[in-house]
Amino acid sequence: MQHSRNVKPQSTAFASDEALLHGIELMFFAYRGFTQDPDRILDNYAYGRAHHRAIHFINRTSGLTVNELLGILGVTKQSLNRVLRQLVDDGLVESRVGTEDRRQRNLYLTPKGKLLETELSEAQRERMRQAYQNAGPEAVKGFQKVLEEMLDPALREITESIRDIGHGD
Amino acid sequence: MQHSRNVKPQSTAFASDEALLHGIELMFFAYRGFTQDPDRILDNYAYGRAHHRAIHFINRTSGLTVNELLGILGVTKQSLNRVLRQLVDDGLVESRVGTEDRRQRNLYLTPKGKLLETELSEAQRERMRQAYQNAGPEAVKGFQKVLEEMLDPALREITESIRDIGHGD
DNA sequence: TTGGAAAGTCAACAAGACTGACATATATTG
DNA sequence: CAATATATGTCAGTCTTGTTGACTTTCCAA
Repeated sequence: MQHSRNVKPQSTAFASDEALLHGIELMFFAYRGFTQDPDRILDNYAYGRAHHRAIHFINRTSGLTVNELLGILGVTKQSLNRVLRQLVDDGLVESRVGTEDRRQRNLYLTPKGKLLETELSEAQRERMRQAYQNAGPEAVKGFQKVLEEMLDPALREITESIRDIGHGD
Repeated sequence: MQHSRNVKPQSTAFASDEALLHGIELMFFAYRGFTQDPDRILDNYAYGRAHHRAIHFINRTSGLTVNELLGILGVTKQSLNRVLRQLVDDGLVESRVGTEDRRQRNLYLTPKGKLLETELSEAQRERMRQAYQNAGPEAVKGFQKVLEEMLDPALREITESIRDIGHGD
């Protein structure tokens, strides 16, 4: 059985193909870990990841319009609408007619919605906190840096605008 | 408009909630960037992400059994089977009866399968390479460290065994 | 005032996950 | 050898979450 461990980078100035491959697989497997805890919680409520994402960003930038949320999530309005309707019907999200433009709907979490948001985000933060803690502050900086570089340029603007608008809780 | 930039960590010994939140959103948005290029390519072939994943790991650990692939992907055999059947029917994957245990099927990419694999992985590696390059080698180390910490313990074993088995090409 | 654009909703469909039941071939064990 | 267990494949049905297309309501500008 021949191993290819000795095969050194050929096509690359900086990163070996092996390092890139490892990074790719890490993204795949780590994303699983990242979503696992919230997913388990969501099962108890018969909601899915799509609901979690909506709840997260409505909490994050409270009062945002459907269209803004659409842009953040990168799905069609029809897809979002199904999820949103459930959350409104179940009393987790409130959809108020816009004051300036009455075509728009401004979205807010109800107290009930806040409750679920807290449960979900605490689980997710806890795993993130553990990872941060075990890896150390220097590693965290690198982690953020690489991920920021991996964003699409269009997304980069969105994330920044969220950070500006956002008032967490 | 009040900003919350001055709000300092309250509940945490090490990482502020704001830093954790940023990490969480980065994971979400960066994963989109990560899958974007392959997704676009797959559209041309009427395949999806599920096919990509199968192709990736069959290439990665050539000759692996259906059961091993199942474990890596973390899906049911019915789900994998649909995808695998298409790939075999289309002549991208070969499924050989095991030599020791004839119940098993060992999976290999055909030349045609290799071709698609290369197209997909080159696109994905290119984005990863750019991110690595722009972020720098120190950041890459941190990136890997944090992601490794984010894995589920069970997954950690799998990834290591893949790295051992793997003989890329 | 009227026509177009924007926001949201309804309906139908597709991919890819899931469960459950079952078939077949092969291995292993009593 | 017979019985049981394992590996794989398949059929059928369901669920979530994405898609397109068609439609209504509302706003704004020519």
